[in-house]
Amino acid sequence: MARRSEHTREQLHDLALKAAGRIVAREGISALTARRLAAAIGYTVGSLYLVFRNLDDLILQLNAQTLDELHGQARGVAEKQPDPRKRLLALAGAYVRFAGEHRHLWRLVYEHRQPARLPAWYPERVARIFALIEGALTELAPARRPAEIRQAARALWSGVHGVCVLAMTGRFDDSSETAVQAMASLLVSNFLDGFVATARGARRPAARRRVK
Amino acid sequence: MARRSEHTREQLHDLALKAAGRIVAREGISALTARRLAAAIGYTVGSLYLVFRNLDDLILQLNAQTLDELHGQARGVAEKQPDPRKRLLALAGAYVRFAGEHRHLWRLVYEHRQPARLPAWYPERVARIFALIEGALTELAPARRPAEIRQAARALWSGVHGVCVLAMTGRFDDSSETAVQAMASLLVSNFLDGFVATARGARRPAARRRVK
DNA sequence: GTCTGATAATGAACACCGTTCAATAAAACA
DNA sequence: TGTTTTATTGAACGGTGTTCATTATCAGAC
Repeated sequence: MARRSEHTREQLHDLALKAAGRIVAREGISALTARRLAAAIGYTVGSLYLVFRNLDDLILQLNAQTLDELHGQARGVAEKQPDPRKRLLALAGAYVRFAGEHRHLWRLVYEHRQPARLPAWYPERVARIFALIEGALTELAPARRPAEIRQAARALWSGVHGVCVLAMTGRFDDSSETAVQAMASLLVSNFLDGFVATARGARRPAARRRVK
Repeated sequence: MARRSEHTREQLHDLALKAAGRIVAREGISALTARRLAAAIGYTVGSLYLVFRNLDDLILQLNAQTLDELHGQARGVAEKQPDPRKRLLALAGAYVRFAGEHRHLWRLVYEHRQPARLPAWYPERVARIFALIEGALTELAPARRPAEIRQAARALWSGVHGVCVLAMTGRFDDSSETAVQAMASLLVSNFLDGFVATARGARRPAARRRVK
């Protein structure tokens, strides 16, 4: 058969991407195969390759979609919290919740082997999420230099990410949502305590001297 | 052919595991296929299945081997540092270095889909690494309850792990060893500052009140 | 209304993958 | 030497991603 023209290229593209999202979300990463995806949208394998360079390309775009959704949720949470400290804690909470609710999609984002040359729009999406953290950190410690803020945002958020990674892949004996939330909060609040304390001049806070 | 008996079952097992390690280390996870591994040890596919239940089983044992090596390095570093704070920083550094030097093997450890029922020896190996962190944290904040120490160790180490994950998968614009080391140190030292400060009674350190 | 050229869509074909298991060749024993 | 035992094989099966010659249908010309 040929020339059904029920959908434009663009429609086919979106159709496939949405179906891929559903499959991964419901049945996990390994359920996403070319033939299965094609069947899900009522086309055959070949058609997928008219719209995507290959499956890696499709997954990259699916991941961009996931990052967009994550960013949307994060921004929603951030806007409701004027206090930067509470905002960072809320963002961590949102991140943990997102990872739990969309575990397979979320896992795909950082487990998928990236092509050597990423298209520019991809790191931009990552940067947009980090920007929310940097904003809050700047409000919290305005004396810090931009480079320090940048580094701290990456360190802190990698940390939250790491908590999710180990939780989702079952490395803790208690991986319940509340336990993971508690760990993320602990990490963020202790980090922030340290960060604002050392910001006020001393390289190491006075507090430490009393220990030992 | 049959009955060569050049190797015992156990020798075959070790031979395969070592070859698998070399393949993954050199060429990445996707280069590890049954046929390729069999060829590398001078046997055929079928023989692998006499010694391992399947490839997942083989990978699990390979990961255990990697965790053993990591633990060995970590213990070596920990023993040389009597000061618990410096020891934790050194451990983080060792972890980052290990991840960088054995990126593929290290990635396999936490990306490999675990079977539903892990054999008991696996979580034990993970626990052994966490124990090093818990030990140092206990020395650093002896007033904390064991459950708190446990949680803090997991939160902190997940954080260091997260820094490595995002660095190894190229999410930072600067993923050089020194940049990653700096981020891990930042995370650990700020966390520890917060952790020991809040330990002395107050739920939130006095420092915070001055902000805003 | 018919013909024709352009093209959307197909699906068989290819080289791989993990896994199984009947067949076999070599060692061990009688 | 003949027979039994068994370590090892490798073809076979149903999957995978990817390609591309073939085909069925549509749009426009006459």
